[in-house]
Amino acid sequence: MAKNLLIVESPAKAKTIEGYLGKDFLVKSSYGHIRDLVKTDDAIDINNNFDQKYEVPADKKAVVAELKKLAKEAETVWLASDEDREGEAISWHLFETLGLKEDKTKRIVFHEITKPAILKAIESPRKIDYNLVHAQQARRVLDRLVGFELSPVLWKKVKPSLSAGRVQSVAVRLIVDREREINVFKPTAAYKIVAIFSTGKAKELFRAELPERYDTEAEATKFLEDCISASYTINSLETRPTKRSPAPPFTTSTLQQEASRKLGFSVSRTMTVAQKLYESGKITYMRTDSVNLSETALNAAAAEINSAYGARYFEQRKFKTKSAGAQEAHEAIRPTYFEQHTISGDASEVRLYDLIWKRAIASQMSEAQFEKTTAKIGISTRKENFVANGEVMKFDGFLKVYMESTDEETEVHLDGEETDNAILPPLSKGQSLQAQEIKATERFSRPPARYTEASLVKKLEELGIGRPSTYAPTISTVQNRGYVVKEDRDGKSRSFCVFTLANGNLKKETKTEITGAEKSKLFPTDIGAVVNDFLVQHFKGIVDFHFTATVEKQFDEIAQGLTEWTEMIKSFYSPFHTEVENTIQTADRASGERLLGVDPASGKNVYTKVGKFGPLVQIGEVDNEEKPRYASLLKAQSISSITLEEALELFKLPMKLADYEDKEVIIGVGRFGPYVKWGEAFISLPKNEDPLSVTQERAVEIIKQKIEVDAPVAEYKGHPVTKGKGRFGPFIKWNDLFINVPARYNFDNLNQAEIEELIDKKLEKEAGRFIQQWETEKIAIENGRWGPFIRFGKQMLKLGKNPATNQKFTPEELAVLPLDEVKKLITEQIPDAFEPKGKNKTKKAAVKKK
DNA sequence: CAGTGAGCGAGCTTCCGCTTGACTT
Repeated sequence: MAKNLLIVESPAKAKTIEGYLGKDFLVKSSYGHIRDLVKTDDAIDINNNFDQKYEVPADKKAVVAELKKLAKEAETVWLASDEDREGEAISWHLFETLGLKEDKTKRIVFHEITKPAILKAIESPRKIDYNLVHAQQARRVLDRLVGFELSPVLWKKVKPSLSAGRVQSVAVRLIVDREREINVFKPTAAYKIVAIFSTGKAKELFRAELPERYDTEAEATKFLEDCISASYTINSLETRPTKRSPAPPFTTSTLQQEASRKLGFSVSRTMTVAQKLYESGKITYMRTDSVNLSETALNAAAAEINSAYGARYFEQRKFKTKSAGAQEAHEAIRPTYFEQHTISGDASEVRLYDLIWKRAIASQMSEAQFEKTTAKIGISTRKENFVANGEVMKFDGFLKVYMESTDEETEVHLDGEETDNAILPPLSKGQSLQAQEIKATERFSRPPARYTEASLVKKLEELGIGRPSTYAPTISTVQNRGYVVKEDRDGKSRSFCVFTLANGNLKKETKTEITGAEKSKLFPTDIGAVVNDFLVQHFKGIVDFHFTATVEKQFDEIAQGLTEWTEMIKSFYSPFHTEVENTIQTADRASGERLLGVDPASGKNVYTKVGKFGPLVQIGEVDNEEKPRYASLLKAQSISSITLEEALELFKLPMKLADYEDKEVIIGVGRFGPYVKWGEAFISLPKNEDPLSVTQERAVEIIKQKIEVDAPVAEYKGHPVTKGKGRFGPFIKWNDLFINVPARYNFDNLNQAEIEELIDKKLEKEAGRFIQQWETEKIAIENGRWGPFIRFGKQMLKLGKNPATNQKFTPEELAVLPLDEVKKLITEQIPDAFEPKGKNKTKKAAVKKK
């Protein structure tokens, strides 16, 4: 047995480190935290110094058991979790849970996974830093107290199952606030003047802009009229060198932003792909807030730049982290091997690696150098000057490999308009020019941009809210709770004026453009807005943008041993708890209720609000003897914008149409959205189809389509094949097997050969060795995204290693694995799987997942 | 679970941060 057991947080890290250390070291992973507060309300004893009750969660039991066993056998246990608050706490939890002995335990830290860094760390072990541990406890306890006291207030006052927390509630607030800013924004118009000048020589045309803008049509046309008889002279000509420097290498947040802008990845996709790159050893750790590169990395980057591009392109740079609350336990995200310019594999991995490699390499390259020329062009009849800017690159430097993109939307370009900073022809001071064309274009001010997932992460990071490991989950949480939706929205058409002066003639045109169209942006839902307003009204301190920054300061003081953590929590908790009690006692139910007007037919009031099942409209009063009538809002509608007319329309649903083939046809809206009911059958309307505008013909069309889909379209190996469209796109179904039909097939006209091909391919991919049916559960071995697994009814079980070889199971071994062995593997994970009553348990587990 | 929205009351929901692994109409 190894003399030393070294424990890190990540298994991939463990594997790397094991290679650096000799045989005397066994390196294992804790898989992050191994203990957490119990899930019940008694986790924290308020009256006893916030004493905490911890437990090892079910999915960590096996890890803890193994570490415990190995720790017992080892002479020394090295706790090598990350050097930050959470990492220190993980070491402490390990110490406590594994029952380690003080004299046999050493705590070490390193910021980079390189051999010299690890060896150095081992030479200078220390003890667990309890100040840091207490800071983490304060963080954990505060988050639990806030989350588990605020959420129940929402259950009472708004709707069950809602949630609130230090991080998520601020994320929602940012989105709600931004939406309102956009809604009240009134664009102002101004005329922008652009001229095309000519030097007189062929093809020597360039663009110049007037720095001033004119607010009115009269001013703009006056300017153009003055230009008719004007002459133009270059009043000043200035050339100066400019330069641009590369951005630092990626952190989690900047990687998410750049992958979103350049590759169109959601933040969670970025993290999934990065995780794969990390696990296959291609990049360093992907959850980091540090822009620092290790010495090893700096040297490797230098060598690579020198050999690939030459010494002129190299410039060593060390970057400083500027984001608030950064804990810098890791390096920046960089390729493990700089000499590997590209990798092979999955397309998204290839692209993300490319981005990471370029950004890291560029960060160690020299500046790009430009020569910027500014010409001011005088107008004989006016005092204003046109300005032309030109830029010539003198040396590309880091731009040879990488150009960072920005969030700023590019200016709307109009016909024939050139971008700024083009190349200017040779010019001289005093030179006279001809104006070939001068345009005055009406332009509008823009409201602030809606958040994308990535720009929200950027904002949260600036505010110091959340951590690299939680950005992606937070974005998912606010969407899963129904506070926020990510979607596309159509823009509106808007007309604008363009005046063109050419050949002495002034011409007016009216053009139209689409404005306000959004793609994959975050919008608040009605319930998101109602919850946000409730929290802002009653818990201003918690949803304040600076709340986290303030408590972080206090956590830092605890970490430095300046403050007792229980004192800090006590002074936070008592006023907070009082506020919670007050709110429960005195606050009204929050529903965002709004009076829309009076129903002309009945003379009753019409309201809109958020109810138990979502946004609704209501006719009549709740406390009247005669009960009010209700109708759900359609998906595209919102209580903040619905009008009385639209509300009254909704009461027409459900709407009975003429019978079709002797069965009733009804259009309505249910919990799963708008539907056509035909006899007993419900058919969901296609996405975005407005139920109020479904005509008799359209309803029949939808019904016919459904009948066609349900009828078998083919037969294969004696079993029918049907077609349909599901949540994941078009599919064919054969024998309970759903097979997605990729876009390259013509789904409407699949032929027999294509259908057989799809089924064969699916069977091959599944490598499905159907083994046995046990009661209602199917037992099979299949190939999934992460390799082979056992299917046991609805459950998918990890396959693990083959005990015979202590390696992962190979497909060959699986093909001959006896049924008894498979059953044994199943009972290892579900002890009562094969007891007659065990069925209930597996079902319950499956339900719980939902 | 497909036109609900009261109130009763059981029993449930919920936080953030550290990890990897998991699977469908």
